[in-house]
Amino acid sequence: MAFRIYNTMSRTKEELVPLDGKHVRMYTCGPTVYNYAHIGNFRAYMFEDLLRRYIKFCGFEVTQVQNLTDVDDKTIRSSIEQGLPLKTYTKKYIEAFFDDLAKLNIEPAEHYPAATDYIPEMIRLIETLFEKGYAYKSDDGSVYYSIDKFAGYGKLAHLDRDGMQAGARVAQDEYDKENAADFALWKAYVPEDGDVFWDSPWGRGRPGWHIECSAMSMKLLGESFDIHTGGVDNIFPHHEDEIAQSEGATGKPYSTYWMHCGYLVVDGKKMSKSLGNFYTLRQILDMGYTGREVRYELLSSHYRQSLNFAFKSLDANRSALKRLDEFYASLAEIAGSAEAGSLPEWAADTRARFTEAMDDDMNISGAMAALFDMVHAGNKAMAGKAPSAEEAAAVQSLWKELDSVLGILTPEEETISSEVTELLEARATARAEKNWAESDRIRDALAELGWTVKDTPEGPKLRKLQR
RNA sequence: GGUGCGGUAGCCAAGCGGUUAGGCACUGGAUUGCAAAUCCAUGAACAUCGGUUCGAGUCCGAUCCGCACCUCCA
Repeated sequence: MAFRIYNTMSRTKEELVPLDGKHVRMYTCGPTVYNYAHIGNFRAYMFEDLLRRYIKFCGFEVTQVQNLTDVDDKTIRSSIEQGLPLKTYTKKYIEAFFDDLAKLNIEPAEHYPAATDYIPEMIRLIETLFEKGYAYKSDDGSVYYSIDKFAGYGKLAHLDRDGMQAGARVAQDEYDKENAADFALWKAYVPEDGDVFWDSPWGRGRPGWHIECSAMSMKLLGESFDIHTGGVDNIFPHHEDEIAQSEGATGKPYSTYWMHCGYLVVDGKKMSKSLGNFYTLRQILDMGYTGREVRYELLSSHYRQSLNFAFKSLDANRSALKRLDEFYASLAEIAGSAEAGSLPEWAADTRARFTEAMDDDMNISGAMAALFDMVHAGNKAMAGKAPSAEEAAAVQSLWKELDSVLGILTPEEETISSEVTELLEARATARAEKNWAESDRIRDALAELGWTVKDTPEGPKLRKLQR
């Protein structure tokens, strides 16, 4: 009955109880807009989309914030390489990001703050951290956070500070930090930054990465809010550092729940350009796959599981979606414009099974099984004694309700051209004359145009071919 | 070294103490002019070795294998 989610902080499933009654406030780490996002990124955004949709399905109101990191090493470096002002450079990728979200049928968040629009808030937050003794300035003008001052440091990642081994990626020459693990709140200006800098009480520079999320989340959602999400790789250091900054500054709990999705891997390996297994969404769409098929792929594995991306799966998804579309089309034919009545027996427990699975930390596999079981039972029913129009309409409305969570059940719009209609009529004539050769030729011609025709006892029916 | 996540039928993927998960693919049949769709039928599984239990993919222990993270990657 209650929605239970896995909280990385406690490492257990907990019931979602918002701080503010029926209103859930969530912060979802967004993209760094220096390039087109890859499908691994979208795995995270898909998980967040499913989460917000299901929260709404449960009857909560949602306010979601997703940040756009438009200033960091990569955006600065690439914009300078291309001789473009930072804002001009990032604008292109911000627009591409929104296009991609739309392709995947991801619902827009309520707020998309860009880091460069919140510099004053970040500076104020750093000032507070100075006042409370968490921040210190180094010789080069950068400002760091002293993790030794924050007792709770490591509570999210469950890192034992003594066990933290200096990894290969820790620059050995950062001698001006008090502790090698301290992280930058403000980075002093260096010539490589070009004209990207802001004035601050500590001199010219730019914000560190982590401070952006602390400042923007608390500005838009309040000092304490409900859910904070990201990929597992964000647990440490990013989210750990956000907690240190935010709770250090306010003395209040930051986010109640922390949710992290697993990695998307390709061929069992983390995507990387050097392995040649790196794909942007656009590349995949250019290969002829639809956003809907990709959505299905990203959706249909449990979010905390690592997801092995394979084109073979996309092909399988096409068949599965076709089955769903086929069912829904049959349903629509029976329903006509009837008012929804009561559900037929074969659909009666679907919603409960779906909800029960989703309530359990979004067990999407169980939810999909409930859906497919209904499709099977419904097909069986329709093959025999058909449901009434009112019953079919009731299933339609259930279908739409489930799709408010899944976002994959509504087929793309089909408009039939006059050319197709004429071919269909010509074929009907040929069939009446038992001219099978001509009939088959026309069927092939229709396939060329992207339509498959099925001969049923009620006459020929058209279905849009995928791709 | 530390911290996580995994290894389930041809492929993907739930279940985590006791009656068929589900999807894709495959096989036989019904239906069809042939198809398509659909239905019916059929098969196939829990990495290895021990242990607990009336009963274990499901709990415990050991082993093997894979992946990821350990300072700015979702």
